[in-house]
Amino acid sequence: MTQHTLKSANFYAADYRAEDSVGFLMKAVMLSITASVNRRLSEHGLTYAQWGPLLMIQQGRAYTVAELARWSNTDAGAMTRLLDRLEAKGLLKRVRSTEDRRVVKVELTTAGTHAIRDVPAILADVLNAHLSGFSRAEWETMKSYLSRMLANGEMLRAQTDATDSAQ
Amino acid sequence: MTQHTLKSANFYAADYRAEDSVGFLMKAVMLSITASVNRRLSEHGLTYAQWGPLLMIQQGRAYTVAELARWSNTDAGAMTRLLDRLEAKGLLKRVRSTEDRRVVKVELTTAGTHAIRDVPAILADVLNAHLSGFSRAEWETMKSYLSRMLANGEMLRAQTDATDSAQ
DNA sequence: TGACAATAGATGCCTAGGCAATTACTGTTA
DNA sequence: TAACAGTAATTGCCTAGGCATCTATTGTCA
Repeated sequence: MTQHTLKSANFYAADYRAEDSVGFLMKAVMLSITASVNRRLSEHGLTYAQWGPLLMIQQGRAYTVAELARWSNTDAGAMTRLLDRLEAKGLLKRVRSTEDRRVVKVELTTAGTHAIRDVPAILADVLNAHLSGFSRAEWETMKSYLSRMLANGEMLRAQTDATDSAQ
Repeated sequence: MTQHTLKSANFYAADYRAEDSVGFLMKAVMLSITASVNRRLSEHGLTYAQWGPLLMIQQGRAYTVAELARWSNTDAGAMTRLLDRLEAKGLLKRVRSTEDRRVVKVELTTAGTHAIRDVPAILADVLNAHLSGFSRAEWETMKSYLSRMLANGEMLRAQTDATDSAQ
């Protein structure tokens, strides 16, 4: 079996200190973004975790629990309960599919459509504010770095899986 | 009052789509890092949220609930409960301070010292793997981008606070 | 057709964070 | 010293995610 691996970087060692870490910095940036979005969303009765599924439904990009879970990078169990809370708020309703009776289709109510309306603009605002002073080139570079890290992570987990199952 | 603000970037608008977003990408990268760290830590009986406080204590950089909460970017309530779980596992013990009886000092037990021993190397491994193919200059650029986003976020929240209290 | 694997969703049990009290203690000031 | 504001930790109530398990349903294949 040929493993296409890439040599790890050598930036960190056992004298690891949080404040030099890209992970630590990235977590802080994410917290800053979520805090700002949360503050703006709370006026609309939504939490940070809730706008994702609503937006996906509104944009017509996901309809079922499984699809929504995949987009939100979470599992079906967590999504079931998130949808419970949104349904209790009257923002969406579940409809059992007639073609495949295992599947539940999720639809926005009028209240749900109204609640999600301003969200894309809010997200855009918060991201733009966090990118103040960035040139378009820097923004593109940032995204490419993140994509590369993501690809490295997938490779890492693929290797670990292979090692795990090999022993 | 003079507000030193920086003009927001203009990369995102109301037609926001998740997959172009630095926020979406960053969340995915963080999930990849935490998943890899979690997998390695589980052999040591630790979760992702738990190594932070233990490491801070071990490195002699934080001793009280409040200090640990600040480092972990969380609040004292959450930290209290996290320490409850760690204490239940026998990894640390709480000692009421004699100088200031409001304060609880947290100390590692021998089991705690043992549990944290390999963690810095694991964190370094996972981060290095996610940075495969990065030059040192790219790594530095990445960190500077994140620092700038963090500073922008602080400025944004300072403005919002000012606006909130002004009305 | 009948057995079986695969899939979708839901549920129970755990860890975990945010926010608002509450309790205990300290420092300050009248 | 007595009242008071401020601080440290805890607790209750909420949302939220991960993992294992369960049920209902579908598709496949002997």
